Amino acid sequence: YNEAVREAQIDLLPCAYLHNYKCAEPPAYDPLLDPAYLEYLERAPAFCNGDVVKLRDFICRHIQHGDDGQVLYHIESGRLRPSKSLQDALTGMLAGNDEFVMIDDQKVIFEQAVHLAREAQRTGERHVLIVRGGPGTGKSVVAVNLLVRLTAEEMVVQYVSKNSAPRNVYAKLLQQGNRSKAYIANLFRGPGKFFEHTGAPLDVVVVDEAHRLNEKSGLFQNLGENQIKEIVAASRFSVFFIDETQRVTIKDIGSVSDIRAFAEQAGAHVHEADLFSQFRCNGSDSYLDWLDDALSIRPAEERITDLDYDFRVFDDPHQLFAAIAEKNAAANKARVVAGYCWEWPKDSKPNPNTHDIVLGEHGFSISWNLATTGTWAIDDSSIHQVGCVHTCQGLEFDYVGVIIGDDMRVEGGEIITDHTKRAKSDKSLSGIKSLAKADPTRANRIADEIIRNTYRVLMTRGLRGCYVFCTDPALAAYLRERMPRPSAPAPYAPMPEQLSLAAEDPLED
DNA sequence: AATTCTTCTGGGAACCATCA
DNA sequence: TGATGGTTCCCAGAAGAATT
Repeated sequence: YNEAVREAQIDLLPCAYLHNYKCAEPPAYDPLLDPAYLEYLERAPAFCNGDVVKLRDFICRHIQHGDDGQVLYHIESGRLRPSKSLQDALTGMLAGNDEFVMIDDQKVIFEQAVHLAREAQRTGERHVLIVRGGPGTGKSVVAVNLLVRLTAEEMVVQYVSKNSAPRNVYAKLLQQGNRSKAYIANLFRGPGKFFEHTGAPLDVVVVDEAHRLNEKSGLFQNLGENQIKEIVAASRFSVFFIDETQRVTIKDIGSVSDIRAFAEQAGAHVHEADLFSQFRCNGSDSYLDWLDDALSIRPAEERITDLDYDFRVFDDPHQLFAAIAEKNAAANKARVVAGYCWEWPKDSKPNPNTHDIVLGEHGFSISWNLATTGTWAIDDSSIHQVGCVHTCQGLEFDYVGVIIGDDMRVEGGEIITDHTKRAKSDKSLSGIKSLAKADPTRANRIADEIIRNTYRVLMTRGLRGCYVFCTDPALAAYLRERMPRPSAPAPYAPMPEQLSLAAEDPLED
């Protein structure tokens, strides 16, 4: 098929990435030998960037309109598959990449998904797999591995996430620092295009951060109906990785029950699985449990006596920054992030000298991430910029520093949230004021949940440690107070970080 | 010279903040 | 209260830049 295109010298595919997909079963009738069809193609709009979805849509639209229906039907009925070169390139990229090595239960889920994908292929029935997993469980690692493996098995696979940050980062990691390879980038998509998908379903769609899916699509949230429904409909097999407590904007709708409902409605076989946390130390999720308890998201089941985790509260943002910068020196895997309580003006985005975040009484100021590359989380100079939830959700670091702003404080011994302290440029709570007028109770509940979830997301980005600075001294004191005291001298030598924690940052009475 | 890759730009609608 | 202006950490297409 591709050779025929070349020989005919048709400007059908100005970008050759489409050549990464070929017809597995070439149609018996070759339309490219038909002069009438060639003339038609010359008038047809060009496809761009190897967009398989687009190609299929285009073909299907024309079938519906009856133009060249015969011809287009033959192309469409030949199953698309990734070319050998794309398969080889992808597997090769994964091979030498430590970032994507799977462990323990990740492998189990991975195998289950691969099996289901094959089943969906073999039987033609629709399957949906829902994978629950909290922060640090390696959801994305499994997702990327699925993308690579299933592509290697000749399926057309797409990785989908609402946030562009993880997409950019994983695409870049797969490219292994080489110059950008667009055919890799095209495997990663946003969720906002599936509503217009027509024709044969894609083989596999892997949805990361499924809790962040929206109802409506498009820039103005005015297109489509429901992204979950549309993704299920557009794929033979879809995998949803989800953590319901990571919903961080008012528009996020992803929930396990919704996915299950839409999948059943579409006649799919629904499977569910759980990933467990890498935060686990000595067989417990102590830090996660403690944090959920401290933020009043979920009470801990039993008293936590030992965090097994490098958690520190700083009174001086300079010290916080210095500590994180020191950790970053090792592997460029430490970052400072902040709640969205400071304006992020458009003008400052390309300018590192604009310090948006100013903590006056501490004489500290720093810039938000600059939005110049889309890969803040792995760029070399990012330590000098503060990230927000948009640029780090779905990604993980070794150590994270979190600046907690005025939207979360302690009053009367309780953590309270205050959405009015959010910056005006923050859109994650856009619409809350109108809702507050109509239904104040509900508005408060939603805003409260979103703010707590946001800080939970920020404070769980560090696999090895989390350092916080609070603009509200009462909150700092509250967190310190709730920290379990180091247990009696450990029989084994504790980690050095934990020693320095006790020395540098003694608990207050 | 042709192909591949990057950067830029506009499309097009609702909602919020501001101000009169 | 109603009009107005300004915003949306988008996405696809296309022009321009880079590369082979």
